[in-house]
Amino acid sequence: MASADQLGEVFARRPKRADARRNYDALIAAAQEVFGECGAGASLEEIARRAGVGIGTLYRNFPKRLDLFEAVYVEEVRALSASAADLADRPPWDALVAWLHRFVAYVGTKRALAEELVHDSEVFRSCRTEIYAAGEPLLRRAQEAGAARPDATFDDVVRLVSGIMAYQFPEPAQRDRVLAIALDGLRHPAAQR
Amino acid sequence: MASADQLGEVFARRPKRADARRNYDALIAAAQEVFGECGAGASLEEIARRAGVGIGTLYRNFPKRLDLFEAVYVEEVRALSASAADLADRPPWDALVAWLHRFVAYVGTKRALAEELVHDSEVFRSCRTEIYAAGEPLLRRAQEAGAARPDATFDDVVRLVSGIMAYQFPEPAQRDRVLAIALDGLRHPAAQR
DNA sequence: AACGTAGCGGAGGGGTGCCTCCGGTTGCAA
DNA sequence: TTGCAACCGGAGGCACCCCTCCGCTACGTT
Repeated sequence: MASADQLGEVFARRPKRADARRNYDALIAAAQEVFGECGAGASLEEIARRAGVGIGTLYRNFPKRLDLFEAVYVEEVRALSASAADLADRPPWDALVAWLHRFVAYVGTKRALAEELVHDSEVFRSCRTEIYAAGEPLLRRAQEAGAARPDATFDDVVRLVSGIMAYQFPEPAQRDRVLAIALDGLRHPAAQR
Repeated sequence: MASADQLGEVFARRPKRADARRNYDALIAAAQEVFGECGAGASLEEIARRAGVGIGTLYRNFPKRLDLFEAVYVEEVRALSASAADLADRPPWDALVAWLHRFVAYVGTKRALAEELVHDSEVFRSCRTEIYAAGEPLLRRAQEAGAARPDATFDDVVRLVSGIMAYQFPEPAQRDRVLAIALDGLRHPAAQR
């Protein structure tokens, strides 16, 4: 399958020698931090600095800016997509909502990153596929159980939820209230409380 | 009232001499364009270039980057807030939805701008007040008519709608579908179709 | 322990953007 | 028409960033 290959490819790009591997990991971590703070336009030198690594090391591991984006992104997606499996035993609607909450945490800081990648990265498309493969069954299950409205596509839901979460909320209570309003709209009309 | 003063102040800052005024207007127009395309990090020199004006002229009119943001922003807000008055004769729910659609058009390209401004601008706070003054009565009217759920604040609604619209939708049909889901969640449970 | 090599760091050239400053230009009032 | 004040443009200094290159370091193997 092409999409799994893409993700594995990025994963396999990691260096083998112990010191190199340490630097690689530090760079990914620093990049997650800095991209989260400054958006996709963040300075690569700042990332190297924050990782305690020379700029040359950054460029050896990630020759193009896009390579770094991809590596960070793949890391997030792996975790998110894995988390869908844990939810199989929950009731359909609860499982969907729980997963969407995790999705929210993932998408929160990565919006800028995604917007950068969406334009011209094969890997990004693979990540999208991966996420959809994880989340779509949850929606379908909820629809089949009559808990979610049948006319919503998974893409609709992703946009609904990720859009709302793009802004930072001063207090989590409001964030949950707004998300609840949106999810009420997603419930099946007949199942509405 | 402090908020009205703030907006008027920015408005009054416009130059009087004919040529200066022309340049000022060209700069605002160019800035709207360029910010829309490149986000808030856009190059000021690009804006001056696009306006057909020297960089010095830009800095004379807008000594700090923030000043330019504010001027552009105030321009948008004036139009949006004025548009709420036209809707007074529509049914409560329809009026709210119609205004939110206009709000969406306004917020679409200006998200980056708003995020920049939100941190440290008195004028931005005034604009917020202005928008809320225009939109909040529409929500309250809908709530009093039993069409909108009573536990939603206007701030909730703004975040709900503006978040969703922050992403560009490849086709308007999907945008409307997603917005419809969200607005369904906003309706009063008893009034739900 | 000794060695070959993968990996390291950061100096430096090129580019771009920010902002200041000042000699030249032009609208407008008299 | 004339004069002057307001206004103009862009050169240039400074800062930051991107990316390459190469002499040095230290990991892992034998």
